[in-house]
Amino acid sequence: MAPTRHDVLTIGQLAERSGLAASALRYYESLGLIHSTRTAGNQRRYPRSALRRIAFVRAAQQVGLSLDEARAALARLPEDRAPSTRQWDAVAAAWQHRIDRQIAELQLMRAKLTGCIGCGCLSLTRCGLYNAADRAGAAGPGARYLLTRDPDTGPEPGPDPDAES
Amino acid sequence: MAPTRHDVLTIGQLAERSGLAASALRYYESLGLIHSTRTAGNQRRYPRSALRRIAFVRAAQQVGLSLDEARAALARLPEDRAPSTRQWDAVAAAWQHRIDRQIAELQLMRAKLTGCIGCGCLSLTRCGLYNAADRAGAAGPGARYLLTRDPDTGPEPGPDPDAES
DNA sequence: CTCCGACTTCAAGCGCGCTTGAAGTCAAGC
DNA sequence: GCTTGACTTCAAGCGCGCTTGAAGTCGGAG
Repeated sequence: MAPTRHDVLTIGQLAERSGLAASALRYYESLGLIHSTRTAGNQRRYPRSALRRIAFVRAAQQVGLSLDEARAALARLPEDRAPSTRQWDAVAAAWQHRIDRQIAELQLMRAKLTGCIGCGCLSLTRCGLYNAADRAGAAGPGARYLLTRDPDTGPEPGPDPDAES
Repeated sequence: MAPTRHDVLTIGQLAERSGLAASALRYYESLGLIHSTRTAGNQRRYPRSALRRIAFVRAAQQVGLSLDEARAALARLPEDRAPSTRQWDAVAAAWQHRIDRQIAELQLMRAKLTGCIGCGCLSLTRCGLYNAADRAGAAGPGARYLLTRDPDTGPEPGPDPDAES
């Protein structure tokens, strides 16, 4: 097994083991997410740690980070070794907050859906779903969904702005 | 208030009330998400029900649907009236399943992160996070994360494939 | 030696969800 | 009448995360 050393990987091997296309790996490398050395013939050779970095990036994506954010997070971990418990703690804690927020948002959405089953309306001024999609998002975070009469609605001349066609 | 009837909206009014840019509304209309009539001067006039449809679309996006999927879902609801409880039930039930799956995935991710805090490793063969990002996703849904030795690892010659640099 | 497949670079393209810009029209106020 | 601003269409552009294609090189087998 002379030249096929198992401590470095060709891009093809890395692609197979990571489940990513070779083109994606080159793209990741161009973004600085992973790094390689070159052979005499200019071919990439990846350290096995690239697998860990890729795993990290994919996990980051699942948490909702962009590749650029992943790169930033990755920069705070050691290049070629597994992170220490301390280092990992910091990252994991940040991610957990993200995940918790995402879960909370989904649960809120779920609750609003359930409410809408009850009212069956998507009513302009009363329905949580409506207001969520309307301007609540643009107005920043926080639980202001309930009973948020939107500003435009105030000076409305008609009897009930909710009385649609 | 002669020509400014409040039962139809100009694109500017709809933009302001929906929080979307006028260009986005034209885009939505080009996709068939909303519909308008035209004035004698070829300007769009939207029924108030467009607001509900937009709300629906934005909610659909939050649930993770593409605009095309939103259009498909929207096609199953009445064009100009609020949906009946039955109709809304069907949609809401489908969305709830989606949301529940998303929540479950996030919670799984969260659990794996917590596990990694314990092990601090991102170990190649043992770490759930690693395997999650590795091939578990490509292998379809289901809880196969734990103890999934990946196939490539089997015939490995070295002592421990996890022993990186 | 040839052959072949895996590799190289670089530019361009794609899909999604829009935005931007150019060039023109409409409609209300003065 | 003129000005102004909101509207119109159409094509092109953008940001992200890649993929595809062309044209060329490397490297191991026969």
